[in-house]
Amino acid sequence: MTSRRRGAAPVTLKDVAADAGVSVATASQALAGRGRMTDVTRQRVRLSAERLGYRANALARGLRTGRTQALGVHHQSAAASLATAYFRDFLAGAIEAAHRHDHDLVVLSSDTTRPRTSAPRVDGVVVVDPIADDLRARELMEMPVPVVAGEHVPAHMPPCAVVAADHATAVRTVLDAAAAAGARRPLLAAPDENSGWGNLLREVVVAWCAERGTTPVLVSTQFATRSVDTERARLTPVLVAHPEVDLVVGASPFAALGALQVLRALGRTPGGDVLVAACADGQGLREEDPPVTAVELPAHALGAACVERLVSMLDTEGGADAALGTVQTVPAPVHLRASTSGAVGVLR
Amino acid sequence: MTSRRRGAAPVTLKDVAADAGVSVATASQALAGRGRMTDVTRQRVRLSAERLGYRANALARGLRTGRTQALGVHHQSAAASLATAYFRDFLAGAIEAAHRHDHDLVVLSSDTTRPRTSAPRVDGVVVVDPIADDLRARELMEMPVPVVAGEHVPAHMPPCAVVAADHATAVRTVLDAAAAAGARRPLLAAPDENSGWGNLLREVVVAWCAERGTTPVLVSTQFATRSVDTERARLTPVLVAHPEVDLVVGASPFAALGALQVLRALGRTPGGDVLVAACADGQGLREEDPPVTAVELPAHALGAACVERLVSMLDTEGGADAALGTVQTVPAPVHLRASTSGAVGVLR
DNA sequence: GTGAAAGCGCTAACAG
DNA sequence: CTGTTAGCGCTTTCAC
Repeated sequence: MTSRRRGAAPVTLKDVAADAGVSVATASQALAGRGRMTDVTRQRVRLSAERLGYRANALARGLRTGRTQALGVHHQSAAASLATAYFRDFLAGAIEAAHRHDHDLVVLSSDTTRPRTSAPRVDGVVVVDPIADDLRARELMEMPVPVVAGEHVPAHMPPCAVVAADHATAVRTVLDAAAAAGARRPLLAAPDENSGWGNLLREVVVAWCAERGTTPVLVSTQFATRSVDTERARLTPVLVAHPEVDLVVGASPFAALGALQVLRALGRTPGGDVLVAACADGQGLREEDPPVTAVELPAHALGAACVERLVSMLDTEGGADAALGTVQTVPAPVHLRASTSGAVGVLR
Repeated sequence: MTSRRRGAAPVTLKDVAADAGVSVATASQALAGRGRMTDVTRQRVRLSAERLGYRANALARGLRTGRTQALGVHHQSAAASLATAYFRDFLAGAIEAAHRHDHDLVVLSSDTTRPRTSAPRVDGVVVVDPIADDLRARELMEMPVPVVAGEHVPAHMPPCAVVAADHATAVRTVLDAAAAAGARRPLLAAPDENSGWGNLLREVVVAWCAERGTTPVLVSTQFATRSVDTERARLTPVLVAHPEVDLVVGASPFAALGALQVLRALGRTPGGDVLVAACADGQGLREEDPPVTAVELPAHALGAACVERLVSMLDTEGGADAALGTVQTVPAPVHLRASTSGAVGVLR
C-alpha cells in the first residue's frame, strides 16, 4: 500500500534507489523510461517506487530541467474578477486546456501593492486583459518567461504573443447593421489608452467612419469601472453637447446601459431615433427594452486558446520569441437585437 | 531599468553578488534582511538586485526551504465544475484568502485517468468536496502535505482537517420548520456513502426522526449527478411506493426539482399536502412555484476558511497533525420559502 | 563583517 | 548495462 502518515518525511529517489539496490541515477532513468538497462532492473525500481509511494519532487525536477509543468494566469484583482462571467469562463477554458496538457494552472497573486519577491514557478504566463497601469502585469511581461496576453496589449507595455477576440470584425458588423438602419453619427465610449481593447475599438470605429467621410464622437472610460452610474455621469454632458449622435456604441455593457438611461432622459428613443450597442455582451443587455445589440466575447474559447498558444510556444524551440507581437484571433459572435433597429439574430 | 529581453538568461543571485562584489551567501542574507553586515554592503546588494531586475528563483528557494508560497486546490473535474456557482464562489474565496497571505493558488490538474507523476509543488492542499472514489483526491490526501477538506470526508479516506458548512444546524432548521407546518414522514434523497456530505445529511435526518419516533425514507443519488431528469427517474418509484411521505428533502437542487415534478405527476400539491426542501440552494429553486426552501451553502466563505485554516496549520509547528479529523464549521443560512408552507424568510 | 562549503532532490553527461 | 560526478539556484552553518 502507498498510504503513509502525514508529516512523515517524503519518499525521495534516494530511498527508492536504496530499496531497489541501485544508484539514484539509475533509479531516475528507470522511472523516466530512459537510459538502457535490463527490464528486470527497471521493473525492480518501478516496484520499489510504487511500494514506497514515491512521487517525484516537482521542485527539484523543475530546478534541474527548467520545466515545472505549471502555467500561470494573471488578472488584475483575480479574486474580485471571478465575480464576472468573463473571467470565470476564461479561467474555466484555461484550466481545461492546461489540464488537457497535464499542466497545473496557477492563479498568480494579484496583490498590486508590492512586487513579487520571487519569480512564479511556472513555465509560462497568460496575462488576461493587460492594462498598462497594472504593475504586476507589467512585471510578469518583463520576466524571461513566455507570455501570452489575453486581449490586445496597450502601448508602452513589453510586446508578447496575443490572443484576442476578433473585435474588428464584430464591431464592423455592428456598425454596418446600424448604418443599414440609418445611423450616420456614432459615439464610442471605450476604455482609455491603458487598455489595448479600448485602443482597438477606437481604431476600428474611426476607420469605419473615415470610410464614410465622417468622424465619431469619442468618450474615454476606465477599464476597471463596473458601474452604470459612472458611465451615465460620463455620457450625459457629451450626449447633451452632441444631439446629432444617432448611434451609441459602448465598450462595456455598463456604458451601453448608461447610454440608454441618458438617451431616455433626453427624450430620445433607443432603437428608434437613436441606436445603441455594446462591444461586450452581458445579462442586463438582453433584458432591456429594447434588448441591446452586443458582441459576445468568447471568454471560454479565449482562455483555452491562450493556454494552447502558450503550450505550443513552450514546445517550439524559440517559439516564444517568434510569437512576440503576433496576434491570433478568436471569432466573436454578434447578437443583433432591437436596439439597432434592423435585423435581429446571431451572426457568427 | 529592469526591462530585459525575453529568453535572456534569468538573473541569478550569483549575478547580483558579482555585480555587488560580494559572495552569494552575503547577497542572499542582504536581500533577506538577515545576517550581520554593514548597511553600506546591504544597500549595495539591494541596488544591484534592483538594477539587474533580480527575482529569486522560487523553485530553488522552495527546494532549500521546503516552502513554496503556493497552495493547491483540487476538485474533481475542476474545469467543468467552474460552471457551477458553488465551485466558482468557493474558488474566489480561496483565491482571495491565498493572495491575502501572499500565496499563489494552484488549480491542480484533475485528470483522473492517470495518477500524478510528481507531487504538486505546493505547501498544502484544499480538497473541495472529497469523494471516496475520486482517485486524485485520495492521492493528494495520502501525500505528506497538510490537507484541508472542504466538506466532510467520507469513510475509507485518510483523515484530515475539515472545514464544512454547518449542515446539521441548517437541516434541523428546515426539518423543524416543516414539522411546524405538519410534516411527519420525511424522505431524504442524498448522495451515496462516497460523499461525506450525503452521509452527514442521512445521520442528521435519521437522528431527527428518531427523536420523533419515526424513520425517514432514504434514497441514494450520485454526487456528480447534475440533472433533474435523473433525479426524477430515481424518485418516481420510491414516491409511488411511499404515499405516506409528506416532506421531501433533496440534497441537491436537482433532487428537489425532480421531486417537485414527480409529486405533481402523482397529483400532490408541493407546499400543500407535501412539503419540499433542498440542502443546497440554486437558481432554479427560487423561481419555482412554489419557491423551494433551501440551505444556502456559503461557498465563498468556505473557500476562504479552508485556505485560512491551511495557512494557520502551516504556520503552526505540528499544526497539520493536530488538525487531523477536527471539523471547523461555517454557518449556512436557511431560506424558508413557500414549499415548506409555514414562515418565510432567511434564518442565519 | 564576510566568504566558503554543504546540500535540498533531481537529471544528464560521462566513466567504468 | 550501471554507477559516479556535477550542478540547477538558493539558504544556512561555520570558519576566517
